[in-house]
Amino acid sequence: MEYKGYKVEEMENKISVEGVKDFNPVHIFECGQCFRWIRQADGTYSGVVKGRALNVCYKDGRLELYNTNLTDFTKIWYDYFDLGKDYSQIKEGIMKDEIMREAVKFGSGIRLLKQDIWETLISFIISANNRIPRIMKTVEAISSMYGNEIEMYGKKYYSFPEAKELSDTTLEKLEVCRGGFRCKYIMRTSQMIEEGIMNLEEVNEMETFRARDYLMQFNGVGPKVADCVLLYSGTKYDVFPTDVWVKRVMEELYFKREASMKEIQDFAADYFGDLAGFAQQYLFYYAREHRIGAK
DNA sequence: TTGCAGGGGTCAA
DNA sequence: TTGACCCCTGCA
Repeated sequence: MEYKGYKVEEMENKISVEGVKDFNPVHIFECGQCFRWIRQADGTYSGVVKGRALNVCYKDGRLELYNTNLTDFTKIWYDYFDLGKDYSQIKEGIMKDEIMREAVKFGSGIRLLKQDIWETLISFIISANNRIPRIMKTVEAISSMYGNEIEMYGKKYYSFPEAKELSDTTLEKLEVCRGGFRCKYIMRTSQMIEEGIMNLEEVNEMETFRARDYLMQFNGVGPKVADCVLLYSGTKYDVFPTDVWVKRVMEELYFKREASMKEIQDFAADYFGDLAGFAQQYLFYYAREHRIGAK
């Protein structure tokens, strides 16, 4: 069948999508926006989204999704993989200089996933002063402790728990996930949502600067985490999450000197405009993989 | 082998 | 504006 410009075919527990451009699983799943997609021995990626386990394979314009069906493709995966967006056009818009041409070329198959905002919020609270392998372990531990078990091809996976599950637990139990000092932030954040003090759905209706301030009311959420949550949940794209890697790449390649967070943010807003979030992702991936500015 | 720095930031003083 | 912070890996 034809679905929004793609040729989609449903087979036994599998979907094939023809005509998918600007899609590279390595770039998408390892550019730092998500923590629950694991590369398999055959090069495909497996992960859990909205309580569903999925296996993803891409080759020559054909996207293959295993352990799913047409209904879930139209209801979940089409949006999740941002298939309605023309990334070729976005890339054109941000390749404003030689640096960006390099970065975009390097991460040419990046797409910004539209992830669940609650899961993104907790995941990026965990990311503070942390390393990616341990962030992944902690998110996985929280899922296996509080989420639901799902099976895919004989292997066990776990959904990410709801706020209720985490607000109901004790700090002592939660600390088994090895989140360290971030566990109390996770507890408090879950409670704020569960008690109705905060509502993540409201963020959609806010201007970017308001949404950012709103998210920063959560314990453990500062400007960087707030921007990540907005960008990786597909809520706002005119943010420029500035972590140590982005700061380094901006200082080394653009400023040619040390620069403050504000300088970098202002520059990005002015230079990339509404596409700042996309530019950040190509720059981050480029900087981290090349270890730009690392000692 | 042991010890120590430092990491996708944030909080509190 | 500055140091502490859980935990863990890398490196001397």
